[in-house]
Amino acid sequence: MTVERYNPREKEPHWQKIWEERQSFVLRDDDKRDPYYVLEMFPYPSGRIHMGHVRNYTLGDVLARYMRAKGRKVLHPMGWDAFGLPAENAAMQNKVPARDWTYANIANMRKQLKAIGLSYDWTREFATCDVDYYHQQQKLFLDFLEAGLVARKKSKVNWDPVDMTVLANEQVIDGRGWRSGALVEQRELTQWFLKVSDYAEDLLTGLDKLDRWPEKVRTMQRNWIGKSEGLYFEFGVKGAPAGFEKLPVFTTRPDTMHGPTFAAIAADHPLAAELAKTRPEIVEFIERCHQIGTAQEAIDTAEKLGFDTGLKVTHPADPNWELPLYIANFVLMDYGTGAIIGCPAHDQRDLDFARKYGLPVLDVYVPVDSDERVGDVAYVPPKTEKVRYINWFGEPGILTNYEAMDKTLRLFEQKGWGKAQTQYRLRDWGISRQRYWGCPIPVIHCESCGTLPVPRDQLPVKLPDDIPTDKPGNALDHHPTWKHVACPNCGGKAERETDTMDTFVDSSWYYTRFTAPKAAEPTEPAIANAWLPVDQYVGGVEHAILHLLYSRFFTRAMRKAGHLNLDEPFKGLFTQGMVTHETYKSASGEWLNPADVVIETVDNVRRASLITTGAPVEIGSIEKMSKSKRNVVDPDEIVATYGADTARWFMLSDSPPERDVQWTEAGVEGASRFLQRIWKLVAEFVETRDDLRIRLNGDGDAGVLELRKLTHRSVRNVGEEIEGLRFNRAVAQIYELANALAKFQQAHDKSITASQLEALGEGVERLVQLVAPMMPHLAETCWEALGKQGLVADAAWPAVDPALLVEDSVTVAVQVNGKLRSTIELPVGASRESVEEIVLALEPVTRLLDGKAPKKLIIVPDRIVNVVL
RNA sequence: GCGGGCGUGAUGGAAUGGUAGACAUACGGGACUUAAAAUCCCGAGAGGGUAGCCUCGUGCGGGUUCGAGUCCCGCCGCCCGCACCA
Repeated sequence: MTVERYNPREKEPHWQKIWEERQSFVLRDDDKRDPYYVLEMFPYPSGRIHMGHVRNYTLGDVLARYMRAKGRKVLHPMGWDAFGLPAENAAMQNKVPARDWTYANIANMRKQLKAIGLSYDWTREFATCDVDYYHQQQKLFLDFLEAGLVARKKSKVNWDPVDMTVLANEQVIDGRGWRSGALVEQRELTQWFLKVSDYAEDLLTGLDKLDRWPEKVRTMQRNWIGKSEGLYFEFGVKGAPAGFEKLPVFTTRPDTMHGPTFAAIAADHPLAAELAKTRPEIVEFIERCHQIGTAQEAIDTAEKLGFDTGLKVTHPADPNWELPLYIANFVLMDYGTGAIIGCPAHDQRDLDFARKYGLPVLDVYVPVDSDERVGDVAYVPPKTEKVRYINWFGEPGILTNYEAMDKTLRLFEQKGWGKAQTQYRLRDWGISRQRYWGCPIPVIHCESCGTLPVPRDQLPVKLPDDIPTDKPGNALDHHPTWKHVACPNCGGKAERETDTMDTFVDSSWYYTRFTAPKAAEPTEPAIANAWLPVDQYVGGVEHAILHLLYSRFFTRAMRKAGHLNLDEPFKGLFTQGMVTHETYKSASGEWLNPADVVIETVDNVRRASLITTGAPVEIGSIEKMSKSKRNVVDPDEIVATYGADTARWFMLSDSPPERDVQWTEAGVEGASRFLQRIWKLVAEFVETRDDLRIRLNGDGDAGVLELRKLTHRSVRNVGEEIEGLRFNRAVAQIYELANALAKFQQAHDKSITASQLEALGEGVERLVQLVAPMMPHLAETCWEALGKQGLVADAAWPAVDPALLVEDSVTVAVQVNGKLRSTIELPVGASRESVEEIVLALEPVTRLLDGKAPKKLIIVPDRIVNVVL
């Protein structure tokens, strides 16, 4: 038989059109089935999708299509994270309005996504730059303001001099802007903050319940929240300027209170600034500290610098115990209180500092079995081993470090010297951005009335259509009319807030908006509560902190404001790996695009050369696809050459989805080959079925039971693997079934009995259904070829006959002393006696026993027998 | 330094403490073909033997167990995140 090759270029657009016409993936309001919400992280509309998107969205789509087949009412939406800097840059470079640029990109990417056959309900699509969306977001902002979740503070902020905007702490990586890479400067500005830190404890404990999140992400969030418990106390400051008589300190090591020899404050500490007013040498020192910067290398190599202020602080337990007060470059203003107590004997950093500046070292404790005092290595005691205390006020003894800390803490509380305190690293979220392509903060500043929210009936605060793009910085600030308004209170001259919101605000609640995208209010609480939390969220691990933490805060904040009633937005989180590719370099050291390179394998050695000239090419390391290394493969080209199903199948095969996957030409060829094999199998089956010369009416059923068992087992297994997001294993199961069916088909292509034909037909039909979530276009084509009614996209996931999952015989391994010697075929549930008899008579066993009786016989029913000599 | 993860054929990877290497890719051989592609069949962890089979084998060293890729202890290496955090 010859079968025409399956042509994805013709079939894929065909089925995409049919799905659209029949609204196959549009949710109906009257659908009463059990809801399931699967969501992939929505993209920034850069203009083109990349392979990372294809992988991300394929993973989600398989799950969505599978759950739909399982009878769930599936919400599977798509939208656009559309505000942000690139649009402004494009506007300036190309003299195209940011809005036009953005919507043109969206149109193109939507087309690309549709060509992949993703089962989105496109009727719910929105972009965060849609006026309606940011209108709702402005309402949320005002609600948060009323709920006490917003603060306006003057604070030191991270200023990105290239992007000319403020960055959140989360957006500063190694002292550089996350987007521009520019060294971040510190500036003092008045900013809007969302009070994330109010929820620090709740966000931390909430992580424990997220058992369907990767441990890695939970750990990262825990670290970010940075809870530490310790002692809070105040030093008295002798000779302090007015208002600085008390110096608050936080320490997680209360035990060191017994041996401090100095105190230090950060260069940015208010007391340092106060002292600097009268002492130029302090100004100079502070500047020196700032010059070192915050880059990783600088921190690692920076010398510990201290400046003795000449002031003395007094120990809270004893007013006569005086310690010198330093300004030190290693003390951080944004952790704790910006002041530390220095106990050199038991902290290496403090010891280095003490040795450098000739400060005394006072040992608090020594190991039980030694009397050795600290030299140049600080003694940090193990937490749970007992150590001997040699310098202690209160009651000493031989204690573990835990006990010592606890005891000191209680002593301080009892005496009123200090109190136990919990400290978080998590800061409030500064959301003001000095950019125009973002959601305007709906606030008006009036000289006489102060800062006022925009009255709700005046919302939305729309971005102007005529945004000047000739100058860098915030165009809203340069706009001739937009920012000047009448005060809503007194009617006098007032100005709009020209800052816009961080784009992470936009993405912190979009999953909620998808549940009721056209609602007049930000949410329809009943609908949102019914859909949320998202059952399965899929995206890159790069959002482990920023987006996912902000979203977790947002659901809490929205609950407080009455918009929904839940704390955690995402019940299941899956972080997929990156798409990588080999890199190629020309002789002159330029990166080359894979499309321009041809690879040959000669004598097991892979060689690369340039397609155009044949010049040799160096094969480099495997890296994440990136423009800079040019090792990108364009999804459009793959779809055009092989079709979307091949790309989808490749993304699911081989590599577990949480790991990186390497895109290879060979792998794609393999995927494409399998697609053709399925088509061939289906087409040949149909020919067999419809050819009366082949089809005999005998009743032989050789191989039927086996085939049916494999079919049913495959259905069960593939379902389980998809639900566990182990798509690579689902793929392997499908291969196995397809191989068996092809073999059976081939064995009977001259004659087949009725029962064999039936079993084969069942297998082929099930195979098509199993493949349908992964290669939906191919599956529809096969479904139609099989003569099935309707779409496979609407077909229910096949039921499994439990009777066919039961095996009646099983292969049991026979070991002697734990070493495999033989295998035997046994009926399931064979008695120990019969097993024993068979095993002891086996040739390898009798040989090794050599006439002796075994010492022991381990029998694990239906699994393994181990003969112990 | 702290935290998380990983280490299995040529390669991607499978293996509820129970037959290591499923499935795929690359490779080798064969069939079909004038030839190639496509397709189909066969082979394949390493070593030894004509063969039945035997020995070794999951980063390294120990341990627990009838039995360890899997569990425990100690190393080595790689990846990711955080970090002058008091």
